[in-house]
Amino acid sequence: MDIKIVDVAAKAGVSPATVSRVLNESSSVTSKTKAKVMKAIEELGYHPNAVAKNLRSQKSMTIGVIVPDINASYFAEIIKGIENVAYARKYKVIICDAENQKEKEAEYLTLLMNRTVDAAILIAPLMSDEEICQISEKGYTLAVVGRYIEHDRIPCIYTDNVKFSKEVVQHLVENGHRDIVFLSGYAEAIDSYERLEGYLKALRDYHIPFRPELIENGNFNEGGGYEAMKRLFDKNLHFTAVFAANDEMALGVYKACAERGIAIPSQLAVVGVDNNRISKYITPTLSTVNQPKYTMGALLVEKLIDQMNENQFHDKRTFKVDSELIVRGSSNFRRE
Amino acid sequence: MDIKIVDVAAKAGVSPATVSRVLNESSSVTSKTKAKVMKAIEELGYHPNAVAKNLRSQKSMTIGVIVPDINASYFAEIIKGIENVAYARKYKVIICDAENQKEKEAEYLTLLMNRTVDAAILIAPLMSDEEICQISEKGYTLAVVGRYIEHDRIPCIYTDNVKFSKEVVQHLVENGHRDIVFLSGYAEAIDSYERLEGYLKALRDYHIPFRPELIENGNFNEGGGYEAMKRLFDKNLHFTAVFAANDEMALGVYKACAERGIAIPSQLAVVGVDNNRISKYITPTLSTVNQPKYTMGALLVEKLIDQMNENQFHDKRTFKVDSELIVRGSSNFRRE
DNA sequence: AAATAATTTGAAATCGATTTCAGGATAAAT
DNA sequence: ATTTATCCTGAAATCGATTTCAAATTATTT
Repeated sequence: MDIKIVDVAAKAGVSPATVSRVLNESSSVTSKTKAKVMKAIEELGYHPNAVAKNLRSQKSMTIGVIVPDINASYFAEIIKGIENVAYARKYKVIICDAENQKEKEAEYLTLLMNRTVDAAILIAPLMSDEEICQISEKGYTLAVVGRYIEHDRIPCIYTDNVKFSKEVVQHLVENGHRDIVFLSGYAEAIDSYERLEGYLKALRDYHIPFRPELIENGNFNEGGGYEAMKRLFDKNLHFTAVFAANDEMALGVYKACAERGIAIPSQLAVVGVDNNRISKYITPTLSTVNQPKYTMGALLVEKLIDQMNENQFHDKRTFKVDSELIVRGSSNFRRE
Repeated sequence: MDIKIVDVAAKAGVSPATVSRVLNESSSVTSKTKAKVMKAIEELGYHPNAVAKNLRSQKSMTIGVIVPDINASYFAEIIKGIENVAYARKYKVIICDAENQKEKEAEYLTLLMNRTVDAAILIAPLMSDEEICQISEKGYTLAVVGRYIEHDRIPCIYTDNVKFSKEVVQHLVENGHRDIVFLSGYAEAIDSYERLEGYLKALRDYHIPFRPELIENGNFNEGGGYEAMKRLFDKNLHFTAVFAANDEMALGVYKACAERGIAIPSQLAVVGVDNNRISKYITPTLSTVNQPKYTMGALLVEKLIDQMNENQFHDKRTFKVDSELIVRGSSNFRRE
């Protein structure tokens, strides 16, 4: 462990520079000296110090990823996409869990950007667009998944929230629903806003009057969805369908319905977003929107690495991908 | 971004050493010079280069965690435990996903150990005990969760597989089952072995003859559980309960039963292990064994950091924690 | 065989911080 | 006022690799 490159050099009877050369194949060395060096490395059990190497070469061949919550399967798939492409391109990936805390997100980003990694990918970041742009301006390499960013050096990939939201409402309306609850995530999230926008646009298309009392906030989590539904039930409002801005909240809807003896989908149709693993296993199976998570991660990191290698900024920097509605048991019911 | 400590020093009219001192509060500086330095840092937007810092100070205040699969919720909880305790102790945590590939696990471990982190935690490692010990012998600081390791410098935490396996079988026998299928994980895994051991011991306690044909392998995943059950059904064996060595395989059992029209729990009782999130949502709810995942992560990292700080090895290095059986719908049925 | 070109190699500089050691300034004690 | 102790500060060494530049070696050409 305390063996350094000079030790190897001494043992092999060469200079540290030569050892470095065989280590990195950076320039040619005689097969004879190479053999000597290899032998010394082997015998001493030498492992190069990555920190020293990174300091001198000013790169780490590592990409950092910051996720809001490592527990959410939604992010896991994106990470898989990132990891696989990065790995194929000789980059390693390290992941940091911000645990839904803005402060932690910032701290981990600082940790990563202080030259520990060559670039950082922010997944569904908690921080604002301005903060992200500021960091990029300082010269750090960033990329964002799950949000559109207006900055010509930050590649980003995101889904068309408005589009799929409209499709969800369309699907519900075509199954006879007109009074559709919208369970939004937390208000600051751009996703919440856009999904709501799609909901409103679809209503307008069908000339269905908008009832603001049918909008409730569920903070993107199960408990939030449950509480929101309880509030709605208590108000005795009339509605026949719920569009939850993610599957987690939809689970809360299921729970609230179970408590009140309301049958899904005959009495209440439910649609979520994310295609969580659970959505396929719960009874009834949950209709949801599937986003191409793996592809999003893969595509973005591909772009990012290209940009780093070419050291120039391409025309095509932002990617909007489509999601698809998956109709399952919770909404597959025609209301007369 | 290109601002270095010398630039700050120049601007503040002090030496780099002084800048370093105010940065790290390593020794006292006059409030006047401190103010000058702070001002210069602020105005230049200086961020210290972590790589240089780590190289000189020979530490990173960072702990690396390698997981076999970032998608498995089982590991996410452990990571949460690690992260929270580490964070409270001023350590950052970075996570690497080995994607169930031994080769990737080794590569990431190399990446981490080449001084990028102060210590690495291996969660349910794929590599052998010998390999782990060898790495420790080289002077790297390691810890392991999910496996007992015979090495006096490697803290580890693991559950008593034999004990809870016995409890599961006991529960089934007391509900009238005598022909209990055991679905094991992959054969090399020590967990598989120990869970089987508990199963066998319990049978012996109840004087139930062991039927080797009731042991099937399911590779710890859903597809494996499904295939294994199909094989068992096709053989036309008599059994009334299945003990799956994890919940994933139990999901496969559910699927196979649904296809054959076999009712759970009346025709077949099922028990899993892990207390996956899905186990609570599936119908019928799945009986399972809950392991104190969060605590395992938290306890281990606490121990690890203590050990690093004290720079000595404590007497109590290994922790065996207990798991609890959670009886739910899939086995809560008394057979006459 | 001598001159030239191409290839290997090593010495020393470098990456950007921390830390040691000694000197200078200030405060306390005589 | 002088001596002694304490506190601040800076110059230079250091962490462990890579990289540049020049020297030394080998290969090629005349």
